[in-house]
Amino acid sequence: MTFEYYGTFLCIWQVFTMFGFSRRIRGMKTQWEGRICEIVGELQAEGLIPVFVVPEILVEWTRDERHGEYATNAALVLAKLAHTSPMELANLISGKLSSFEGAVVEVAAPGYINMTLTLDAMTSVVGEVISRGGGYGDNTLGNGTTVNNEFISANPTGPMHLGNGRGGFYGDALSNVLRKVGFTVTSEYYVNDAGEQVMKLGHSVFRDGESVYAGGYIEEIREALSIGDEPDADDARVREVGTKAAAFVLEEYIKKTLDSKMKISFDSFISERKDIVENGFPDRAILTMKDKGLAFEQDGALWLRTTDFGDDKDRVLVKSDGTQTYFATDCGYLLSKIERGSSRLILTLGADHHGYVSRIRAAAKSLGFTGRFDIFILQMVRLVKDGQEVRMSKRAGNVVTIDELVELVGHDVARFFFLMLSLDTHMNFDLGLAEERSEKNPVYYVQYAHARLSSILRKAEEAGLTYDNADMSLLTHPKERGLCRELMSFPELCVEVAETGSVHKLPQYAIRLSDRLHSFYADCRVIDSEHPELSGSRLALVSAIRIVLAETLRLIGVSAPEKM
RNA sequence: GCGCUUGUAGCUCAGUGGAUAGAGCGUUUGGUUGCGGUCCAAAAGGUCGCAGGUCCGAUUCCUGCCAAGCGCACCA
Repeated sequence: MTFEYYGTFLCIWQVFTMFGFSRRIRGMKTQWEGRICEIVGELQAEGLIPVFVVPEILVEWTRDERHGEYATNAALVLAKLAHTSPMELANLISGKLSSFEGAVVEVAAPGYINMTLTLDAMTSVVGEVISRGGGYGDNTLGNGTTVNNEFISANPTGPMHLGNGRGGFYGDALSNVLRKVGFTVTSEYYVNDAGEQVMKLGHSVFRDGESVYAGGYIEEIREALSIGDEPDADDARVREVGTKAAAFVLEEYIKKTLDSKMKISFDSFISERKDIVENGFPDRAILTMKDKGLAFEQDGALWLRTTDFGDDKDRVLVKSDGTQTYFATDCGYLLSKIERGSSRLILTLGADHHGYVSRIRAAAKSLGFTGRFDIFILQMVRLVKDGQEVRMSKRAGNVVTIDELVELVGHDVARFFFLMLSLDTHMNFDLGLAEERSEKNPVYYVQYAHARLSSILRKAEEAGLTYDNADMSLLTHPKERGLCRELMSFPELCVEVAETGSVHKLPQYAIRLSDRLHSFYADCRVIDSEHPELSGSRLALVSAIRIVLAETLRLIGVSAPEKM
């Protein structure tokens, strides 16, 4: 067995990544990873280092621009295996890497290999962005896979509150990003218009002894449906009125808030009562589970063996009195999603529902779903006023609604504010600071950047300046380089968000890009008739930044104003 | 008691198995007679909850503990 054979053999993992999934996404980084892997093989073949199995080598964006664009810690990882010091190994590798096109390679203590792109490699992104426009960053990663993205699904028992806002904006933005990278997405809202909460709503409308919901909207429902107190109403009557009230809440509160306040458009509203229960989905789900031997009877009830799939305990589908549990209905709803051809499921839930995660996963598997199923949990929004927590309760009628929030701070601020934080953050929303915050919110910073970019382009057009044949080699200023760097990372960012659900990285990106733009603007004059060529190059850069910033804001769902 | 999430600057929050841990707000100090000052530059401010472990290297991974939020029904 020759050294050469070994070197080739050991780099087989690289062959997969070169031609597979990650090549499209990682692009240039993957090419370097492949080259470095080859070099290690060559060094082994030449007898300069011993033969060993090469672990995965990663090339990453540097955190600090002074270290160039890309860096690898390969030498640090491999030094021990190579029986040499990281610095020596780094020098060996970089000696062979230095001839690689498009970058200057340097070694830095304690053993990093840094790669600095040439000016051409760096600025070529400007032309790419301009030619692709808003399509820059589009991807075929999803390959048309159908995704069912369910979010909000607030009960139709009252107006939506702040927590619904967080999940709503999140789900909406996630759908946008998934579509951008090639998925076919259905944004779906599940309407819980059957079961116990409808009865509770009915009682509340009658204001009888079992009333649980309060607040002005109950009065509005009574007025709209012409209903007064009916203390002696029977269950059928309560259900009838509750059902009507739920339909009213859905149309008059929830859908109107979605359209006019939240600017979210759903592709489908699925009614628990009409679409799921009346179509017999729960019954069929139960039959399927029985057929598979996953359901069993005990103590007169029918159970699903969810513990087979990692749940803490088994769950009841049919109670000993013969009625189905809410979990059975959920199984029916899952079956409907599966039968509608969803290859991938996404569900966003509030932290108060995190206990359902394992049983829902178990149910999906029990029904034969084998695709990817992401369940995102968003932590509670804590409302603070004057330094003190405000307890919200739909039942007590003291919730802060989305309508109120949007009326107070505006849609863009509300949306950006929710989306810029990770879902895992236990969010403090200070109502007392809401108005003041609206003046200091980063969304204005970002929108101002977009308005400034638009203004520059307008002025340039008035001055008769163009950038049609701009010479990008004139973009030599460090601030220009930094902007190109951000533009280059945008496609990877879209993929990362779609893959991991980390939507909050988009607002952060928008802030970072705006930051660099403002800084560039302070140092570099764009419109300068004394230097028309440099002007043209910078106008091209400005145009590219505007395209990417506008696209980022579109994904987030925030407007990109031309003027403010 | 068990489970999930969180603990990073005065406050609200990013971030990471590596090179000096970041941003906004607040505080302090400069800049701009402007291609939009809703801007830019700089300073101050940190035991990355505590303690062990793995590693060449841990704020990041593992374990335990402390604290906070949320869950733990033949309810929905």
